[in-house]
Amino acid sequence: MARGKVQLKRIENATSRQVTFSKRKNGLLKKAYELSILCDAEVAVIIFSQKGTLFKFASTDQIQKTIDRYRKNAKQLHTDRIDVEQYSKEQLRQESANMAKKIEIIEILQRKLLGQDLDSCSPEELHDIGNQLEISLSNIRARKTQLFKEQIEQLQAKERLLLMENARLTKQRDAQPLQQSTQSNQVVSYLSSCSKSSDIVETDLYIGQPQMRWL
Amino acid sequence: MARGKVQLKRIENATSRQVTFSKRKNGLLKKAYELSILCDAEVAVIIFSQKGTLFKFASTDQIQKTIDRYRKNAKQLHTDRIDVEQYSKEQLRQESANMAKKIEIIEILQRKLLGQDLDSCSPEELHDIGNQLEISLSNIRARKTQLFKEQIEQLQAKERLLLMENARLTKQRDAQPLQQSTQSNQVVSYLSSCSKSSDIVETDLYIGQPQMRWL
DNA sequence: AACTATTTATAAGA
DNA sequence: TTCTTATAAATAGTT
Repeated sequence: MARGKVQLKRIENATSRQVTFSKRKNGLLKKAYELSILCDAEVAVIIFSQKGTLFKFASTDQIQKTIDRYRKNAKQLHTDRIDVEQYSKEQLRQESANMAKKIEIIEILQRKLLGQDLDSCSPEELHDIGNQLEISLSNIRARKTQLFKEQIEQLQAKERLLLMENARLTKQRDAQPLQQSTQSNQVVSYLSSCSKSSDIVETDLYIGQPQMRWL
Repeated sequence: MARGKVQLKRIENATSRQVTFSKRKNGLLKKAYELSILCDAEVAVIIFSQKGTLFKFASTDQIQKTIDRYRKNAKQLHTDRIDVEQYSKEQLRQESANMAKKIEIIEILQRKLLGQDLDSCSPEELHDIGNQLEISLSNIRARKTQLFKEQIEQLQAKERLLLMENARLTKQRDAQPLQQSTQSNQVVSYLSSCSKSSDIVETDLYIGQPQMRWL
């Protein structure tokens, strides 16, 4: 597939054949791995070189699992106990070890997603995890934010109502001959400055759709 | 590998995943075939799609031949490691089953923490996951929540101030011979009901350490 | 399914 | 075996 097309037939030169085998074997295993990850498929590959050397790939802990699944599927044979009997103790032990390792790896990520052990994260990883969590939470956060906003609007409505009442009472009072009359204006002044700061905070709290640069 | 690099991770979009699976599955089987021909190797590939559909390739007439050859080879590799016979096969099997179950459970959770497959969540589970994610993000959220709270407190302080001013003005007015005098009380009544509902919302938004009954 | 712009894989050579 | 490079293949995103 490079520097010239190749005929689909056995490569006669033994050295070339060996080299090509090595390269293509790696390519095949890589492709199998990618397929299993990208498409969440269960894949098993078994390769014997001409010399009889074994190479394999399995997306599951144990290639045997996929083989068994194949046998059940293909031959419609499922005497589970018999299938299980084919595992040697050593295979079982190996499987346990693989699974333990897998559990360990997955639990490390899990802990990070749960906000634990963040010390061990690189800044980038921390950022990525943070982004992911933001995405996961966007619905929940939007709902809670809405509650806050409603409460603020309620309070602002009350504020307007009170200001109106305040103004009305001031007017009523001024309509009468009275003493002290400056305090009311101070209150109004204080309130208008509060309204301004409240607008700023609200803008800052806007929640939008975060970017997913690692997905 | 075209029109853009692809991240080596599960493709989230189900349609894309299916399309890619189909394409890459064919590619993998073709590569396996070419390897077996070009290099005279014995190759077997077993693929299960996510739906469970089986696809396979075997360079021999019977894939079982390759599988059997693999079995023999694997057994030989393992026979030289006869050690601790403390566990019975049954115990090991049980252990493996437990681990497999654990992996399955943890992977399901993992996916949900990543905000995927949320359709399968009950509302309660959704709530619990949301709570956990909240904890993970508590630093960021706490800061934003703090801003809201400050704004609310500011407004509540204004409310108290206005109520006091309102009462003072009412008192001043009542100290004079006056007409209409009921509207002020209506305002106070409305405000006290508002304060009550505001307390409820605030309680709901409290961020604490939720129980993890789903772990 | 077909079409391409790109990325990958890899045959040949060093 | 490994690296390099020209070229063939595979394939991701689009239509």
